[in-house]
Amino acid sequence: MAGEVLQLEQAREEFVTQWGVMGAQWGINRTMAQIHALLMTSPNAMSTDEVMEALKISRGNAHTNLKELVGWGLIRIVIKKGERKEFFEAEKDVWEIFRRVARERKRREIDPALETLRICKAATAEMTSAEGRAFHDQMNQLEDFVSFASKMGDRVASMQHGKAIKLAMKFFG
Amino acid sequence: MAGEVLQLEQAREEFVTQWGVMGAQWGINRTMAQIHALLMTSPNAMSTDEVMEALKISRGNAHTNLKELVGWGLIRIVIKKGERKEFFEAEKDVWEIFRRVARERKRREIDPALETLRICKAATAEMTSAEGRAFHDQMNQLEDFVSFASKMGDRVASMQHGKAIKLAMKFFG
DNA sequence: GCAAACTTTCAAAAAATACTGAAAACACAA
DNA sequence: TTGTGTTTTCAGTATTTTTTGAAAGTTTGC
Repeated sequence: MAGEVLQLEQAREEFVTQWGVMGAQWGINRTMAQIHALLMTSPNAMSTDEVMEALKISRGNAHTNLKELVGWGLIRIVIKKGERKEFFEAEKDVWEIFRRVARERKRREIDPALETLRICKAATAEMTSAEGRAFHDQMNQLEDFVSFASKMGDRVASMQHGKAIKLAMKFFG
Repeated sequence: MAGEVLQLEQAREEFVTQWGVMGAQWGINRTMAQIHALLMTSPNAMSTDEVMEALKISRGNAHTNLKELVGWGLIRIVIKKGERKEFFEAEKDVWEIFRRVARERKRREIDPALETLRICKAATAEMTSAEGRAFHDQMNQLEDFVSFASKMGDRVASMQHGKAIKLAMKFFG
């Protein structure tokens, strides 16, 4: 098992890099995704300085993104006895990660979109022209769909892992 | 019904603007989302020049994003008799829009992520250290989850609208 | 109180991304 | 084949986003 430590380090680096790329595609800042990947695969909680060192980033950058991750509920602050600085540790359960991302994206993206759709719908509710009615109808369909998806998301996100698995089985069965 | 035309125009503009903001948050370029919103709410197919005029954007920008939308399968090219230029018209059915976005994101984002997870998993499969095994296990859990979600997506996206509604009812019931 | 250890903020710089406009390529009709 | 209408490309520019690094702020122990 000579090079095992090295090999592990490489695999982890690959994972951190790719998770960063993925995050960027999903509209999440690359560094934030990388820190998340780093902490998800860290055997122990890390300090800001350790994160800075591991990813070769500045203090400000590390700080901002760590706090952002805390805001998403994807990592938490850990205080070690006898240490003055904060350490951070990631939620590792994938189902829990999924639930938190889902909840946050709903709050930030789905809900405002719904609001817009409602406004556009209301503004054209009384229209009599064919074009006006077509627009109103389109808004209506979109709103129905998005609000349905939103409820669906709530429902899934509030499930326990075991329950979700069961449901999924039913779905495929 | 004096100001109806004006009011409709305003509602539509609001929708186009907000859809653009939304798209940007989802990692889709703002202009692309705006063109999509514009065409979704257009009573008829539009030419590149009409899109340029409506959104006050350059030809290059309009062209690139129109083609990108065609690539996503969200709009299609329409040829009108007696006209030499291309017109574009959007898919308006929300379920169909959802299916196409889902398929495309899966192809572009989920599949490559899975590939990375598999690589990282394989690279650490034989490790004996606690850290190595913990990492491998984490990759495994992630891969299970993502590939499950991916299959789930396939399944939903291949359903007919009616079938999906039925399933959803069962889900909520 | 002061000093050390640590966190937070933010203006400026760098990097990434999107957009423009004009030129080149293409397609078709005369 | 030449001219006209149209699409495509792309170098340069503008905008947006991210990152840095240093200063300001906070907390704690003595």
